[in-house]
Amino acid sequence: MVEDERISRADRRRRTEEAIVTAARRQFGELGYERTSIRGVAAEAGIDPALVMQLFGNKEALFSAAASAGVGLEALTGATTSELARAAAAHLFADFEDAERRGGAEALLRSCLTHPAAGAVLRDQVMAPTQAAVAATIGGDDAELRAAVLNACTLGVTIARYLLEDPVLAAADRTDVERILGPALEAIVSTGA
Amino acid sequence: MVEDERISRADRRRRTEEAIVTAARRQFGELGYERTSIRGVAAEAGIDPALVMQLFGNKEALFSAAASAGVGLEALTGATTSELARAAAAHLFADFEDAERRGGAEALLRSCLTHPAAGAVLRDQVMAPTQAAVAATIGGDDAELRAAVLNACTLGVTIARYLLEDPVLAAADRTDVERILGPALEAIVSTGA
DNA sequence: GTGTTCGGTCAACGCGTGTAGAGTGAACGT
DNA sequence: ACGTTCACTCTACACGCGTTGACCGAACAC
Repeated sequence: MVEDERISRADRRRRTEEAIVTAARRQFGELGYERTSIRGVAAEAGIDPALVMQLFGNKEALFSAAASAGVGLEALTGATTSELARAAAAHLFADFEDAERRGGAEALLRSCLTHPAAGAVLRDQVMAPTQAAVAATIGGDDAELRAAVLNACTLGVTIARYLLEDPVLAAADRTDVERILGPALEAIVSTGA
Repeated sequence: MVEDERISRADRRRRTEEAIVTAARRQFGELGYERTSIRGVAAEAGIDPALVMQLFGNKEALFSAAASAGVGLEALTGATTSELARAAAAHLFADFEDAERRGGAEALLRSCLTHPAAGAVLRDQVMAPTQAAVAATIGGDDAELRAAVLNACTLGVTIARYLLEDPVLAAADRTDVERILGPALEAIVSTGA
């Protein structure tokens, strides 16, 4: 806007798309799907609302673009049972501690209870694969259920700390939380088989 | 509607109020605050939208009335440290297993991430007191943080099971979930002091 | 019986939303 | 140099929302 020294069309587009997605991530993450409006995102990105439509098609697609990045679970499949608990704990946290990825993860999690599509993505594309990997590592009869509980606990702490902003949990140091959560998750994976 | 055999005015009012709150609980619980409309609630209750306004004032008040019941934490303060873990686990579950109270609890939890008031109520009026009670029972330096993590885990499992409807967790028997979650919560409260 | 209260309906308001289509001016290929 | 492409804006539509005030008829008090 204030800088305009001969920018190529491709660059211009890339920049605006990025500005839109960034603004969208911030608002979806802070307000959730319903309270976030295309007009609001456009205003924060400094462009016209209609341009958002033109570039992303509709609000749903914009949300997908905003929530897509930031929920990877790499480096969990190879762990041994004993490492796995702490790895799983650190996994979701990582998305929120990294400023780069936090936006997307927050957007997805914020809306997962009220927006059906977000809930489906979280359930089927984030939690299910993680649970499958964990269940495969730990054995026993209840492997799947144990993995699900482990996942749910991590989810709960993440939600309470970063979204609900429970005063105690939000103020605590990350390592302290992991120190307390770690043994609990170990208890989940190790009691059975 | 089909029954009309001389109903007193007081009875009539009580019945409609109840019908409205019931419908509101169902819709707030299923759809969340934003997607639930006064028109929709009125339709399900079989009355005019304006009547909801007349009886409850505004949407916010209706939500409060719908979400108020169902989140009690009685019988947690007296427990010893060893009992406490399982008691805390059973506590939030109870609200969801009892068909009577489930509506209110679900309404509150469904909207806690997207509706600021709901989040504040859950944080300050449900989680904080529980944490204080738990922290008082278990000792040690990190008592508060431990209590917070314990609460967050319970919250996570409840959300995953009843709201996100994680297939594994939702299908599992309640006692199985408690059997796995119990030791984990015990690990949280017992590792420290 | 009569006047009043009150549960309930009806029609309408102002607003914010997602979205569509025509238009504009600068970067582009030739 | 010129016609085209394309990022971008402006205006506007249709809709659903929360909310309001006037109105109606039956239960009430006397």
